[in-house]
Parts: sequence; structure tokens; C-alpha cells
Amino acid sequence: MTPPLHLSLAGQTVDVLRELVLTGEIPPGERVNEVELAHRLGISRGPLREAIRHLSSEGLLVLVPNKGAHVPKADADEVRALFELRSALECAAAELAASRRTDGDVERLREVCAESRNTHRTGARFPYRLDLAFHQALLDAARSPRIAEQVRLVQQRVVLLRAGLKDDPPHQQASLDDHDALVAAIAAGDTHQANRAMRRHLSRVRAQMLTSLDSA
Amino acid sequence: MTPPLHLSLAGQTVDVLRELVLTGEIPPGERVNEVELAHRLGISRGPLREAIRHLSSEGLLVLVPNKGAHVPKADADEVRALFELRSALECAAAELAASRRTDGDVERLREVCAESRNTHRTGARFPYRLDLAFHQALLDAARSPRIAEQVRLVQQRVVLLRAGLKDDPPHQQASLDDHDALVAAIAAGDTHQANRAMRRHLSRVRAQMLTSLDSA
DNA sequence: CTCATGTTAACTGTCGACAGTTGGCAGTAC
DNA sequence: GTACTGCCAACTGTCGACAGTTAACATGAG
Repeated sequence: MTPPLHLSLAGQTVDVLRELVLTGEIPPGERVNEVELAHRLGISRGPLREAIRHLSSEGLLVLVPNKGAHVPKADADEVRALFELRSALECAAAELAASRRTDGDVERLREVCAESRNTHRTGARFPYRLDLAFHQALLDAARSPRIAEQVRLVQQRVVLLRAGLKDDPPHQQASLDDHDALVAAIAAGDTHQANRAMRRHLSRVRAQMLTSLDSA
Repeated sequence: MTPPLHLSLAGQTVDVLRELVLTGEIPPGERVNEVELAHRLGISRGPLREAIRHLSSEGLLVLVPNKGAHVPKADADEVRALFELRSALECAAAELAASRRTDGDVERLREVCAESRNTHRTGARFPYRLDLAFHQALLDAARSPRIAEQVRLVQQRVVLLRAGLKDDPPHQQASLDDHDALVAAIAAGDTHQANRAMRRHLSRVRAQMLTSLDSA
């Protein structure tokens, strides 16, 4: 579950290729040419193929027999399906966090919320980074590595979807309030409220993505 | 999401190897020798490696750098972590099923329950097959392919765990009652009850597995 | 002009061989 | 007898080349 040391070429290539996809350097719909990319990365096709297969299992690439791999395109149904899964996982994580959190966890969550509010107060759109930090802090509090891993994979796909949007919608007041409500429920150890709060939050984010997907 | 036609050797090998693992033909803890297995399957190492990597992403194999792959061993913590994930997914599926089910779905669920009860009434341990059929019918009713896919992966790991148990505990009266309660909640469209019923059911199954893991 | 068909180039799927690493074993110093 | 050291075999990681398939283009019949 922890591959911090990537010695093998294939392992390194997974990270490199993942970055190429998430940054949009390989845009959605684009097909991946094995020989060209392998040459470009200075490696052989073997390790590259393994990396492609790996990212395909993460949902960042789609494999078509005899036609190679391509980056999946954003799609309304896809957003809905993805958020169903995300909601299932993160609502459960919120419940677990509410029942397992320590004082340190709550402190960390409040910290992230405060930083978000400060950034928002200055008028700046608070960066996506802080949103990810909040959800990460919540996952840490849930202490369920397996769920955390799955959430990471889903969030990755969400990042890919966001990259495909014309106007990257800022997280607004509503999201900040959602986060605060979540922290309150978690701090109180109220699993039911935590579940509900997360459900509301994700429902809002999903709606936001769907509207900005229509305008695209 | 649907690769029913496996033309490539690698694709076929995934299925073959998966079966070898799930049936226990490659027992937990056993290391997989690439050259030997490739020769045994009559293929080259390339496709076999891809299949190994794929199954590793499904959690059916564990990869160790420069030391190859091996089948993971059953472990209490593993069971707990796995059921946390399973509960997150299947409870959500139960809710969705309760809100989306059609008459046909309910009929199918009742059908499976009836067959299970009949088998149980004859005194025979009702086969695991029927349990899987029930959960499959529930997933069909939920109409969330993404969640269904994840559940499939988790259930696969559960199957692997069961294979490692000395005494494969029969599903008893309690599980049958759980299933009936689930169907009732789903038929009534009661999402909250469906969620609770699934949670209870999985909690029971988990406890069952943990006890029979201790005795192993 | 349209459609069918043969051809060809590009790409994926597969293979066999080489290189690098790991773990065990024997041999030797102490 | 024990611990260290240097070999050795086995296995994984990587590479380059060949085979099979696909899709597009050109060509010719209707």
C-alpha cells in the first residue's frame, strides 16, 4: 500500500504518466502512442505498457483492444456515477471520522477550515489545494487506509474532470459552511450528522460541476 | 467497463490466473514464478507480467520489488479493513436500491431469498452461490455500475479470504433473516432502513469470518 | 459520383534474450 | 563454533525485434 520508493522504471513511469494526464499535457480524448511516448521518455515499451495498464486500472486511461489507450473525456453521466461512488466512500469516512477522531484530528480540521476562510475573506478564490487538504484531514481522522485509498483514486478522477472544465468554479461560501458543519459533527462525535453533512456537501459540489460542464 | 471478449493473451491470462488464485490452486503466501508459470501456460513472460500487475491492482496479488508477486494471506486486520470498505459500498448500494428499485428488481430479490430458504429448509447448507446472487440482485437494483464494480472487487477479496479458512462457516438463519429484512426495506423504498439492514448484515458476516479466522 | 475492394503504413500484441539484483551457500578468519 | 566475506544460481527488470491487426487511402467497377 506504500510504494514511496520507486526503483523500477515502470514504477517511475506510472508517476510521470499520471502527471502528464492530470496536468492535461495529454488532453482528454488523445490517444497514447506507445513507441513515440516510450522514446520520448527514454525507456522501452515494456515498462511503459505496464504503466499504462496501471493507470488504466486507476481509471485515468481507457484501454481499447488493438487501439491502445486514451484519456477519458468528461461526461455528465460520468460525473453522476463518479459522485455516487465518492459519496458512498466519503460519507462512510465521515462517519468513521466522527467515531474515531482524536483532539489532534479536530485541531487539524479546524486549522484547514480557518486557513480556507482567511483566504476567502481576502477575496481570493481559495485554492483547490485547501479543499483536498480538508478531505485528506478527514480521511486521516477516519483511520481507514482502505477507504482512504479508494477515495484518493476517485478524487484523482475528479481532478481530471476539473481539468477538462472551461471555468473552474471557485468553491464558495457554501462549501466553507459545509466544511464547518462537518467539523462540528465530527468534533461532537455525531456520526449521523457527519454522514448527512458530507452528503449535502458532495451533492452541492456535484451540482456545481454539472452546471459548469453544461456551460462547457 | 465490459470486456467480455478477451482476445488478447494478457486478457485471457488475467482470467486464468484469477481463477488459479481464487480456487486456492496458488495458495496464500505462495510466490509466483514468472518463467515457470509462463511456460506452464504456454505463453511468454510479457502477457503474464501484465496479468500479474492487473491482479495486483485488484488486490489478489501483492507485488514486492525484485521479489515478484505472491498471494496475500488472511489476516484479522485485513478482514476488518476490507469490511469497512465493503460496508461503505454496499450500504450505499442498499440505499440506492431502495430508491430506484423496480417491481422486477423486487421480484428477483424475493426469488433468490425464496430459493435460499428452500435450500436451508432441506437441511443443506445453502451454497455461497446464492449469497452472491442476492448481493448481485441488489446491485442490479441500485443501478450504479461504478459502485457495483468496486463491490465486485471487494467481494473477490472476501472469496479469497474464505478460501483460506479451515471451516467455511455456513450462512445461517440469521443471514436469511437479514436478507429478508433488506428486501422488505427495499420494496418499501425505505432507504434508511435498507442502509441499517445492510450494515447489520455485514457486521454479522464480518464477526462470523473473524471467529472462524481465530479457530484457523 | 458512389461504393466496393485491394493495398499499405502505423500501431499494438507478443516473444526471446540480456542485464541487474537478491538471497543462499561455501569458505575462511578469528 | 561463530561471524564475516566472496561467489553463484535463480529470478525479476528491461530491451529490441517480429507478427498480427486495424484503419485509412488509393484504385477501379458500376
